[in-house]
Amino acid sequence: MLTITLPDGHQRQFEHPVTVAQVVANIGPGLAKAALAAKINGNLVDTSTLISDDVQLAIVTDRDPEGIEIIRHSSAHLLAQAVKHLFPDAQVTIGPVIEDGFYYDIAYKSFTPEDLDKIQAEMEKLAAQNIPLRRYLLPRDEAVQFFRNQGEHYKAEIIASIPSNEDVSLYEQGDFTDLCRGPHVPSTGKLKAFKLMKLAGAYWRGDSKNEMLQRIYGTAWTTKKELDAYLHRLAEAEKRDHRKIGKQLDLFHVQDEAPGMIFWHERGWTLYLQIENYMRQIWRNNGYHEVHTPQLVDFSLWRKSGHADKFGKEMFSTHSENRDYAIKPMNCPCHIQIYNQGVKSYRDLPLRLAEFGSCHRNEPSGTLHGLLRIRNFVQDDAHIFCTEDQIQEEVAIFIDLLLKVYADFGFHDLLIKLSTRPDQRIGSDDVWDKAERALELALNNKKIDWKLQPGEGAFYGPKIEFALKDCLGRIWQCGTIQVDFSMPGRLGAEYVAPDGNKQVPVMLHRAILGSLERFIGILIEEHAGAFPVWLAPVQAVVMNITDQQASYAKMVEDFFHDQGFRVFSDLRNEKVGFKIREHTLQRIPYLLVVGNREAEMQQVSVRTRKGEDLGVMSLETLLEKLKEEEAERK
RNA sequence: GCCCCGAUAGUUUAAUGGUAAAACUGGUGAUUUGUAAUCACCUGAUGGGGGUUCGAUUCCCUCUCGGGGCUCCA
Repeated sequence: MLTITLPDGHQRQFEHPVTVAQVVANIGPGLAKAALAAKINGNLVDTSTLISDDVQLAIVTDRDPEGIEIIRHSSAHLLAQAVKHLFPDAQVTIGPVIEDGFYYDIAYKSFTPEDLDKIQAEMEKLAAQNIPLRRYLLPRDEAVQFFRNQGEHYKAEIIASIPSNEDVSLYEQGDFTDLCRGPHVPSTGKLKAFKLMKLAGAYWRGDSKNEMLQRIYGTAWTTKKELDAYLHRLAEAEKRDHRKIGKQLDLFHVQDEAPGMIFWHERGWTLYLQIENYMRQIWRNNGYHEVHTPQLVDFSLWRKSGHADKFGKEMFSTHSENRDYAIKPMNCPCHIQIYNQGVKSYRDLPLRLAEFGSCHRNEPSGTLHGLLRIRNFVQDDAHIFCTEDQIQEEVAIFIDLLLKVYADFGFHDLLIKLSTRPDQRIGSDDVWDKAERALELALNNKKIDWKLQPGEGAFYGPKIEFALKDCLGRIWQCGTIQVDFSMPGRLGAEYVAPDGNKQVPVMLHRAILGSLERFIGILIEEHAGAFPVWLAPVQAVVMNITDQQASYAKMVEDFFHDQGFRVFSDLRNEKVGFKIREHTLQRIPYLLVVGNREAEMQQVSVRTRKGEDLGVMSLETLLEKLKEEEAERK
C-alpha cells in the first residue's frame, strides 16, 4: 500500500507501484491530457516515472512555469529529430532551453534559410504524429558506444566526460534517441506552438579554438496565441531599435569609411551634450575634478602601463618622426600622469580625477553593434586615488551616486554583478580579500540585488558591473567600479603618508554611464525616441497657421530661446495638420500652434506629442511648465 | 576574428538575364490653410572590383560595410 499526497492535501492510495501517468488518469481525463510532467517531492520527473513509495505529487501542466520549460526542451529534441530526418549526415550536440525558446547546436556544413523552413515543416509533421517519448538508462560506457555506433561523435564526447560509474538517461522518440537529463513531454503531440527563428554559428563547447557548429534558434509556447503574441512583442520591440530611431529622428549616422564610429548630427549631439552637462554637474557636486588628457600618447607609456602587452591588438597606433604612438584605449594611464605632477600627501586623498575621455579600441568587426558596441566612444570616466582604508566608503558613495543618476534617467531595473578574483591575477590574497569584501559589503549595505561572478574580475582587482537591457533584452554593461592595486605602482604614483614614508595609492576605475554612446543607445530604446523635456533635442515647435502670424511665431520662439529652451518655429507654407504630423513623428514634446486668436491674446495653443490638447495658455504659464518639467527630469 | 543573411533614389519599399517601379523627402509653381499627410510638374538609385554572357542590378568569385549569432569586450 502506498499513499500519494496531492498539492491540495488530498491523498490517493494504491496497492502496487504506479506510474505518474496512471495516477493522473485516476484523477481525471482532463488532467491526464494536460499533464506534461510531474514533481515528486519537489523533483521534476516524467509522467512515465514509477512511484513505489509514499510521496508528495504535483502534476506539471503548461500553466506551470516548469511546463513551458519542458515544452521548450522537448521542442529542441523535436528539432534535432527533424534535422536528422532531413540531413542524416548532421550530428547533434546540445540543445538547451533559453529565455523564450531553445536552440540546438548541430555539426553540419551549413544550413540555408530554406532548410529552416523544411525543418520547421518536418517538426510539424512529427508533432502531428504524436510520437511517444520513452526514457531509459544505460551505463555510461554503453551509452558512449551507442552514440559512436550512430556516428554521433560529439554526443559520445559529452557522455565520455560523465563519470564512468554513472548511468545516463536517454530519451527515445521514434527513430531518434538523445542523451538528456529530462524531463520531457510524454509525446510530441504536446508541442503545438513553435517556430524556428534564426540560424547562427556557435563554437563547439563555446571555445573559439574549436570548430564552428550550426546553431538553430527557435521559440516555443503553450498555444498558438501565445506564440503570436510573442512574435508581435518582438516586432514592436524592433520598432524601438536605436539605429532605426536614430535615422528617423536625425540623431546620428555611421558610414563605411568610419566603421564603428559615429557621426553625430545636430539633434543627436544636442542630446549628447545634455547628458554630458548633466554628468559634469554631478561631478562638480560630488568632489570630482574634471581634467582632459591627450588622445595620442607615445607607446612607451602603454608598455609601462601593461596595455601594450594585453591590448596591443586592440590599440590603433601611428608613427611620426621615429616615435610610435597609440590612440588611447583607456584614460587611466593619463590620469596617473596628472596625479604624478607634484608631491601628493595623504591629505589629498581621496583624489577624484574625471574626464569625458574619448577612447578608441579596435574591436573585432563582427562585434560592432549600432551605438552599443563601437570603436570610438566617450566614457564618463574617473579615477579615484585613495588609501586601502578608503575603498569601502568610496565604493558606497559611488553606488549611491550611480543609482541616483540612473533614476534621473528613468532606469530602475539595473543588473548588478560582482566579479571576483580570476586565476591569473596580481596582488596578495590579503589585498584581494580586503577589496572583495569592501565591494561585497558596499553592495549588501545598499539592500540591492546582485549576482556573483566568480573569477570574472580584472587581473588587477575585483569589480562591480552595472548593466542595462536593450529593446530585445540583450544585456549591456554600462557603469562599473573596479579596484586596481597594480597600475598606480607600475606608473610610479605615490603619496606621503602621515609617518612621512611614501606609499602607493589604490586606484578605483569607475564610470557611471559607461560609454556615453552605449548609454544613449539604450536611452533611445527605453524612450522609443520620446525623450523627456530635459533631454529632448527640440523641446517645442511653434507653428503658424498662415503667414499673418509669422512674426508672432518668431517672437514666441525668441521668447523661449532667450529663456534657454530649445524651441524653434516652423513657418513653412503648409497646413497646420501637416506640420503637426511631422513634428509629432519627430517626438517633439510640445507643439505650439499660433493663429490670429493666439497672436491677439499673446498666447499659444499647446498640444503634446501624445495628441493631448492642453488648451490655450500664456507664454509665462508654458514657461513655468517647461521649467518645472526640466527640473523634475520627467 | 568565425558562421549565416543582406546591400536598389536622401528615406522606406517594388521588380527583372534585355530601357529599374512607387511613396515620402528635395526643387519649381499654385494654394494662406485651426490640431496626424493640399494639388500639379520636375530631379533623383542597383556598394567597390573581377568573371560568365551578345547583354548582368539579377548568376558566380572577391572586397567593403551592415544585420543576427558565437568568441571577445581589458
